Amino acid sequence: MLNASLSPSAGGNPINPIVHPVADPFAAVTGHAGLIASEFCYKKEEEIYGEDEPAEYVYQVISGAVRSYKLLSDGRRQIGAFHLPGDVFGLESGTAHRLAAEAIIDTTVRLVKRRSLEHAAGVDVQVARKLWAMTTAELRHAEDHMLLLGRKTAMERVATFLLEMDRRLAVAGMMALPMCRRDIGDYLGLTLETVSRALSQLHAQGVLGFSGARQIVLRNRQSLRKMDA
Amino acid sequence: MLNASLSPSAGGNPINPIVHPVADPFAAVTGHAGLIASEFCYKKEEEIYGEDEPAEYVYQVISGAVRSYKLLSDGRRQIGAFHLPGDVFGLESGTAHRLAAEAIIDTTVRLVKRRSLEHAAGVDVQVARKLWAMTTAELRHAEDHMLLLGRKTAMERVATFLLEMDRRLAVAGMMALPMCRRDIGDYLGLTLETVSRALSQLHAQGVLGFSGARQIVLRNRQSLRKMDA
DNA sequence: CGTCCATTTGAGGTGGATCAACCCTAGTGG
DNA sequence: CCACTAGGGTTGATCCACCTCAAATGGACG
Repeated sequence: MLNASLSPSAGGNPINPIVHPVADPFAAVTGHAGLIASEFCYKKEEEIYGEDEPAEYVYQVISGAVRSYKLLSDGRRQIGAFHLPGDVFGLESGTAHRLAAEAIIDTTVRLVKRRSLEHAAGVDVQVARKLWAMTTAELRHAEDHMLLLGRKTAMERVATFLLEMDRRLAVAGMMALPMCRRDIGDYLGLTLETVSRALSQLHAQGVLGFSGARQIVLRNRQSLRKMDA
Repeated sequence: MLNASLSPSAGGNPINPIVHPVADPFAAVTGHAGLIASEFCYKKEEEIYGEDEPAEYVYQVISGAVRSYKLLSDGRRQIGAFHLPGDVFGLESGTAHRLAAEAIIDTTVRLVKRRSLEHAAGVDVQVARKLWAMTTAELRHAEDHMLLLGRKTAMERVATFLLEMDRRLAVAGMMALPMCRRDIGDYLGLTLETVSRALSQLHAQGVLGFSGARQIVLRNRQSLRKMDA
């Protein structure tokens, strides 16, 4: 069934509230190198690329949300990152994607051919520098996430998650989570039940408020920061 | 926790500066760019740099072993990577180290100033490409490790660890682990007791043999690969 | 030969997983 | 417009893999 939410107002917020330390990554690179960027839409739950698949494109989320993940042979899943409007994903310096990517909700992306970027990086050292910086940002997130997965308690993980999502997608003090409890669990190395219990406990403590399971208002960021260890 | 500008001369012992000839990742970059590399020694347990400290140098292990880690405020530690002879570590595209680094045993490193590398990358796009590729390799390891920390059982983690160390430091079918059980636990998100019990169980099953707690020979890699999920 | 740690092993506790209802709500069709 | 339904979410009861605490053992080094 086709879906009407090709409109950018459906899921994510098309106006990215992040103050970029530099200009928009894609714009910086594509503008500088005069590359062609196209747009493309994926429906909810649609695969964008698979693990170990050749990396033909690099993507930027325009609207919607994407999960990057790895699977074990028996189906256990680890989500390495959520990609929200403005985020670049699928960037590889090699020829294959190391994680799979799927649209969580209906999602529009901008994309450029990886080869074009590689070519631009070979011509313009500023482009090369930017690509390196983007990979470094991903690495930093992965390093923080290893600490979370290896050493934090369930409540600390959920507190970290809420603060991350608040920072990345809160609008007017409220966040509209695009992902379900199972996705959150697979991101945090927990079960969906444990995530739900932690959120319920925070709700009971007045740390957060709900307007529907995925609409959350943080009422006490300071106590979340303390839990975050 | 000394200032990074003093780091190499403050703690370790300087050796002779050299221009390195060999064809390894570091030499590929430093040799290509004609950079000066110095050698330096750290004693067992000595800090090489701290978390969030300015990144003045990039390092390559010549001999010995290094651990990179993050700490929580109460002392819980997550080791993100072990660096063994040949490995480059401390490479940052920003200005600060994201993890702390310590010598596990007496260690000799080769080092170059980060600014020199940055300069070389600004002049030679091949150098820039190589730096990006090295960061990508670190990211790949971190992504694999997130899957381990978030979703693997204790036995699967230990099996993965043994296969990784076997690949990276086995000589004549035997590996001499430089790190203690606590380090292994902090790498795998387990306690040292759980690591010890898993190794004992593998020993009892004949999957591995000991010659002292840190000298291990793998007798059945295939069964380890199966456990690795 | 004795001291000091690292390691192993044992016993018991527990945080989060598992299994199982139940509830809520958005979407559907009447 | 409302009743129905399906899938996501919550909550409860129980389990168990791993942690914690404790003690014994072993190996390296003076």
